[in-house]
Amino acid sequence: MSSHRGLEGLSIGALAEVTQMSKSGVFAHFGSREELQIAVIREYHARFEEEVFFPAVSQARGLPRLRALFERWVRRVSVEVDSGCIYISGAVEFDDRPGPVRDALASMVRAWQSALERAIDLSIKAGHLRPDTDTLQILFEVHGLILALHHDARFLRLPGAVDRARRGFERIVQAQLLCDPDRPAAHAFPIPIPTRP
Amino acid sequence: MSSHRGLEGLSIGALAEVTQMSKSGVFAHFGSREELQIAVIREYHARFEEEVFFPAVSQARGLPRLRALFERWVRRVSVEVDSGCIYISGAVEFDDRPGPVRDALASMVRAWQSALERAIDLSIKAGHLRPDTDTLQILFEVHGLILALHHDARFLRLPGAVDRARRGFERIVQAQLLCDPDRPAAHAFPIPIPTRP
DNA sequence: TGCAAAATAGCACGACCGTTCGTTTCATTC
DNA sequence: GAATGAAACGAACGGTCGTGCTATTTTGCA
Repeated sequence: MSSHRGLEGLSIGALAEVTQMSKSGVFAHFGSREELQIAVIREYHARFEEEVFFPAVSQARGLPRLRALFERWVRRVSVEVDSGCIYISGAVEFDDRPGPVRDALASMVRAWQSALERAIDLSIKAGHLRPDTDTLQILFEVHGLILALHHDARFLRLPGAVDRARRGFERIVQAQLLCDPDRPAAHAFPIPIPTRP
Repeated sequence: MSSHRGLEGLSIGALAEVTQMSKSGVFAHFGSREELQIAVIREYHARFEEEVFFPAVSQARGLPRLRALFERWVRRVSVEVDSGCIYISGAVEFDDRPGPVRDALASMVRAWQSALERAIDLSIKAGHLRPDTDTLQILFEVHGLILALHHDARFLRLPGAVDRARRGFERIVQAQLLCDPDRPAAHAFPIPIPTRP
């Protein structure tokens, strides 16, 4: 709602106008502009967890969960074509501006990346992906797909960017595929962690 | 130089201070802030062409040229770890702000993407990449690698992001490889365009 | 050398910003 | 019913911003 022009574009005056409050009233709620920005980041993080992370972890460990995480992530970013993702816009705005806002943003981005890292690792441990898979490399490339989606859909307004992101993801997964849990086959390696607990 | 805080952070007053001029002096040079921003974008575009595009087109058509384009692009973005790429920061800043600045930015980004598109197409025509290669899909994924590099190196300050981008590129190319001009082999398909004219 | 034109300086204006401070409102509690 | 404390308000401050004006300086050319 208030990330329409990035975190820096968020002004106390504008927020007061939207909420039908006085500027000082809004200010008293947060104590400073920085605190307001951090509060917005926290709120965004909570919603992101609720819409992307939590629903996806109900999926079976391994590839199904990883696919669910990516699919919900894609949907969130493509829905945000008209609202903005502050993980992405914030990263660009604060990449050369140290301080508490940047720290808060970075720690939440890192938390999300760790969650993805775990999901990829579990896909390897579950025998869905090849054991020699470079987890962080996959994470890097998948993240790139999301960033390209954000760029093409939001800035260039290109249609079909969502499908391009999905196809990119499948190509990455396909290259590391050992066995596809969606199309069950004989396992070439033992599976130390049961896929359906 | 002046993209230290994005295009929006570029102020006439600050620019006047840097150039040891009066505010109205620099203002008269451009006529408006928007014109200043557009001028900066044009200057950046010219440098980008000079550092990335022109040196790369001296390479042989096909994969060598494509590799050179990507490698120089990577170097530019990783060098910009301390200066900022306004193609990327501008895209985020202006993705929901229509106007002449956004138009100028978008047209130059599109020009660069078209150049890459041609390079990929030539790699297909030269018989280096498989004929059924989806050019725009490759473009999308390669662009994602650059964006992820920019994010990880600049915002998260992760070491090794450059290598991750390079490895991602090689993985994309490898998957579409028909013959590698760097390691000459028998051609499975005729090559309509000579690689060394 | 002189003169027109371009470049730059100086200054003021209005808008918006975050922030501070004193006051008012109002529900809760004794 | 009075006291208390939090919440919201309204006005003001100092600051920066872009943008007009009008002088003044510098420059290039006849």
